[in-house]
Amino acid sequence: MARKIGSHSKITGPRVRQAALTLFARHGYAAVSMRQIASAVGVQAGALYNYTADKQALLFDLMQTHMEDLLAALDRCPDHGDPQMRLETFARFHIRYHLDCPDLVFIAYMELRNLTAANFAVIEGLRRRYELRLQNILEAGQKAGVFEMPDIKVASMAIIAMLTGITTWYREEGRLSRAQVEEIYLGMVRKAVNA
Amino acid sequence: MARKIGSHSKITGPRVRQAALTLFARHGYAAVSMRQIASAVGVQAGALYNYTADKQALLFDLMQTHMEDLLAALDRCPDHGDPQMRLETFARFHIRYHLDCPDLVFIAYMELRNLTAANFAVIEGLRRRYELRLQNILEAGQKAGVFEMPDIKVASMAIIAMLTGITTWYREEGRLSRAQVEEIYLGMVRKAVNA
DNA sequence: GATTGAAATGAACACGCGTTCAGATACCCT
DNA sequence: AGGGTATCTGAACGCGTGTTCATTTCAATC
Repeated sequence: MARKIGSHSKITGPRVRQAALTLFARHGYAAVSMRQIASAVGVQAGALYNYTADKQALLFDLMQTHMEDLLAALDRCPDHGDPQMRLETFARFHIRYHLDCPDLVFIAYMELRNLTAANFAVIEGLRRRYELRLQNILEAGQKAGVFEMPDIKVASMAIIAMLTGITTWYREEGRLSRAQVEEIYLGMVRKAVNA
Repeated sequence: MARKIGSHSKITGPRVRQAALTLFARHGYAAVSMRQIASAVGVQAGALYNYTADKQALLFDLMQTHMEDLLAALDRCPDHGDPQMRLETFARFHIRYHLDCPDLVFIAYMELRNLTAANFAVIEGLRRRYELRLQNILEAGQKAGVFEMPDIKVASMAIIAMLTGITTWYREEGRLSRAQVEEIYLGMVRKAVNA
């Protein structure tokens, strides 16, 4: 036996990434073997190397693509008007995006330590660009006198940590809807930085 | 060669746990081998089994001991007076305790998925007891009319996520002192739930 | 319908894994 | 001083790891 009927790189490629994503998120990068990923795709381990140079590249590609998609989506998001409006837009964007792809979000900050030094630097840089957007909003609000905080960088980290934390407990079939969660967190963020 | 000079379980035991703690925190449970731990202690891998039943027990013991220590310390912490005072005391306690043992904190919520189902249930129960303390404070404040929030459970998760996030960026030699960080976060927590 | 390239197999490689255990050595107690 | 116990070694066990590659089969092109 060799090549399978219906096999195509445009099909298998995404399936490999999807399987890796799900397994990495559930069990952690180090705990998942290439054979497990291959099995989830329905293929032998050797076939994975048509789609990735090695296991590390598989993780890095997932994280890099995620961060770039995130930043691209953020750039498509409106960022004008008064600082309160901009903060609200940012928070809503963050919550929605993170609830849409919890596995990617989970991996992107859980598996940072499993990246090689060079790969880590790349992802870290992308992360900073994201945080910078929030910091700009906070700074504008502080200058306008509508926000008040002792330290902008710390405030941005606190807000992002709070918002990202949603993914650790939110369940689709849970007590609260996405919209409800969004409003609750938005209220807390607003109050936390208000003058 | 066999037993080493100066060897003693009261010495080696803690060193095993310390080495496991440091390595688990740095590289993750699944990525650390028993031989690495043994090497850090300066011993052969087989010797570790004088101090733990297996690798899983090593992780579980670290997490369980940490959570029980945390709860015991919390119980020694004053919890009376008006809700604002109680919230302040809780937040200060949380920040200080978490900055004192970042490795344990890191492990205690990063490695939850590497616990067996039974062990996970134990740790999860201890975590809930901790969250309950904060929820009680928030509830009291809400009834007294000094706090205002749409959902107490969600608010407690948001606050804890925000505070715990400090450990991901705080560095001892960094720009801000512990006391400064404490004040900044305390301010945000207070404002976030105030009526 | 033959030819070419893409896609997957399955076996192999060297190595590391968690764990066990008989044997050797150091410490402690009488 | 000597016997017993606590402590560690070193080798072994079976198995799983990431990765490579010659080979085979399918899909697409001419």
